[in-house]
Amino acid sequence: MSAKQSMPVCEVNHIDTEHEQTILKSSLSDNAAVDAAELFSYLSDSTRVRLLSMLATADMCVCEMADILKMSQPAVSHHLRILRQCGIVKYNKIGQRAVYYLNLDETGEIIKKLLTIVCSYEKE
Amino acid sequence: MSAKQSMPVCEVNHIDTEHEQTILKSSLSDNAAVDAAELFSYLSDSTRVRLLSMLATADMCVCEMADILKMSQPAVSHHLRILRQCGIVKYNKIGQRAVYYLNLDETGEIIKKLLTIVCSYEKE
DNA sequence: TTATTATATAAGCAATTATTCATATAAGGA
DNA sequence: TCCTTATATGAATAATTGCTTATATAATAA
Repeated sequence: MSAKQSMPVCEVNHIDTEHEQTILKSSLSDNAAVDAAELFSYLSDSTRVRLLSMLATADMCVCEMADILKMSQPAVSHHLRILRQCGIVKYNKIGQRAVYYLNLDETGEIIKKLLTIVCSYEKE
Repeated sequence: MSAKQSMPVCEVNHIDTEHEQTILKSSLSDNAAVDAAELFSYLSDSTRVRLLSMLATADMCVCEMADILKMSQPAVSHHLRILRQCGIVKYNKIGQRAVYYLNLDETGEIIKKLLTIVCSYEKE
């Protein structure tokens, strides 16, 4: 919140190349923005938020999650796959069931990343 | 991380109504999950992340943002509208230009909400 | 006044994402 | 063995989202 420039820049021919370079350097790179957006997209669906919220309470198998959310089993499986692919959840096969649980190592990492991104808006 | 139950529940006829009620009570409501997902969806697009990152560095008009991101003016305007509707950004009309800036009051609120959601996975 | 610039917005299209339905696999039970 | 249950996954469809093109508005300059 310190050296923030509030001066608009379209003054001369609406492009000040030097100023734009400064902005580019002090803001997130394209790649970093894509990574950040991807991270947020895991949580941008209410079904996935509820699944994570439920798994924060108890480990559960797919049929119970489908039953609680009143959704079809394949729909729940698809969301779980997204959460599995980014490592937020894992499961143990117990008999016929897949008992899902929060991968606390990975959720810790992701929460750290989220905090880093979110807090980068506060500094500067 | 304390009273977390790791016992699966499909034991009897794969539905234990009482246990499901317990899960429902201790996890996010449907409405809260929709709100949380909506919050995350604002940040689930890399263009919006970059716009916010740029606005954290300097206030800017639309044409400069479009120029830096090498995107069309309407595309940038559309993203800014989403960020405007949820209150993360605002703008001042200065002559012909709309000079956008981070609405620090609202970003502060949103960051608080995000932290509350994210941290709710840690407690319990 | 007319022309130009900066912006917003609406309509249409493309791309992505969520959901359903159908099917495949794997574990248990009869 | 065959049947049932729990799950994953693929294909098709539905819904959502992002971008383009075209147009409208408002401010300014000529």
